[in-house]
Amino acid sequence: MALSTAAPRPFIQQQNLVEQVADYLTQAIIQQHFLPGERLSEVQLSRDLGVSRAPVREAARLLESRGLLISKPRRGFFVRALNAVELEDVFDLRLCLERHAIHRLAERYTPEAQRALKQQVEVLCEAAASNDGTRRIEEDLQFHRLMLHYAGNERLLRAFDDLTHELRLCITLITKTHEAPDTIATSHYKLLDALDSGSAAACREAIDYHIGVARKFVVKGVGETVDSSDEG
Amino acid sequence: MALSTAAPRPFIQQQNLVEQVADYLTQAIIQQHFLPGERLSEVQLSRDLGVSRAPVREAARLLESRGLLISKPRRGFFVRALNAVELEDVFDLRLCLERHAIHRLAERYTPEAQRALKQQVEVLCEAAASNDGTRRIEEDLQFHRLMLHYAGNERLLRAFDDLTHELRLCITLITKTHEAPDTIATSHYKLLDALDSGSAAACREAIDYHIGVARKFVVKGVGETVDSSDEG
DNA sequence: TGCGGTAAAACTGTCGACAGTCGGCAATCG
DNA sequence: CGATTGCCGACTGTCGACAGTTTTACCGCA
Repeated sequence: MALSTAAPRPFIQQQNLVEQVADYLTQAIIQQHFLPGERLSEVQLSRDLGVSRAPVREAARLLESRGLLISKPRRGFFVRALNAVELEDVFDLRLCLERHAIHRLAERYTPEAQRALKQQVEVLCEAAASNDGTRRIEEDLQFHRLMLHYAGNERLLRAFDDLTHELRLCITLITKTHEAPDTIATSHYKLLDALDSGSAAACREAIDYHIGVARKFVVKGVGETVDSSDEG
Repeated sequence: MALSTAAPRPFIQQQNLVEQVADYLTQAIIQQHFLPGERLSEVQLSRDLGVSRAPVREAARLLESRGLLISKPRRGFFVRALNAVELEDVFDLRLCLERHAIHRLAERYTPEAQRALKQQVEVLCEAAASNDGTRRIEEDLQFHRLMLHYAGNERLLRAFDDLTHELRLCITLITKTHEAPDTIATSHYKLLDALDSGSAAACREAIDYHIGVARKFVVKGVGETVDSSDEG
């Protein structure tokens, strides 16, 4: 309520069916009600959701642009299956974006940003202590989203949001291999300390370490699972 | 039977109307047949193209995800109008991506990549000497796309492609304020030299200068034009 | 002449339907 | 018994139509 500058969380106005269907599909995919590689039938979804095929198709197109679905001509939509290489690429791009963001943020670190980030870390720590793995991930991503937000580049933030959509593809996987609560806390406080110091080198070191740890955890998790989803 | 490994794309599959409509719309927007901020009527487009509204809607959604169109609920689709700030953001993100890309590329600079980039610079120089402004821009972007490609991160390349779609929004503007042919040539050869040197610092300096010059030209061009298209 | 209100026109969101196509299954042939 | 071919079902791509909403045009009134 206190923040008036911008809507940090991506708000969605549930007016049209397309967005409702898109939200439903997103949640279903994230919660693995639809398994990676699974084919989605438009008519089936239409019947289940009680709508016609048009909104379903448009929502599927939307999710395709977000990297959650893949469409094959005349075959329909399939749930995207990220392999280890693609996940490495995702984390590499995330590192690229966040390095840039934290550098920009250090240059324009306002008390407001500092306060918001600090508050979010506290929320994150509380979430990290809970057993809700999904909430831990979401609050973690929300912290990073705030960093990108206060970096002052809307387009950069959009690129990050696009990326997190794909990250959520393996959110159940991440929840299993996520770090310990105290590790999460200290890791994020290091980012705040680096920002407080105003040193570009410290910021870069902090974010590199931070993303590196996350990458290692997730990629390790992917390697452990049977990843026989080969694409053509 | 000899080669069973790769059958990438035997022939065309350009059958679905959505892609055809999307291509048509993209070209029409780039060539400014539809002006920034202009409203696109679905029925009008359907009539003009001789198709129904469904493919038009899906194509419009696609272009919306690429940042060429903006949809307003119950209002329809509008051609995106980039203001100066948004364009600055685009170039800032481009700098972010290309810095990362050239750094990765320097680490894995193969003779094949070197050859391909060199050849593309020659193509670019040829195009720069011509009067076809659009071709100059496209060959320029193609060079950078090659850099991103050989950087070995598919996701990074996709982020760059997303960005170039928006860059093409003001392609006619860029053609007017583009640099002189010899400047383009030397500027790109500097990138090649930096890559040949293998020095990360040299690469960063080269790409920073390169993008910086492009940014200055384009943003200056936007500033000169009367940009009174304010969005709500 | 300017303004407000109302009604018509146009448009988007959504729907059900039809046709062409793809995948799987079974019958047939070697 | 295995491979091939024709057929059938299911599904996607596309279409025209209807309902609700927004825009616009018109008309009466000050």
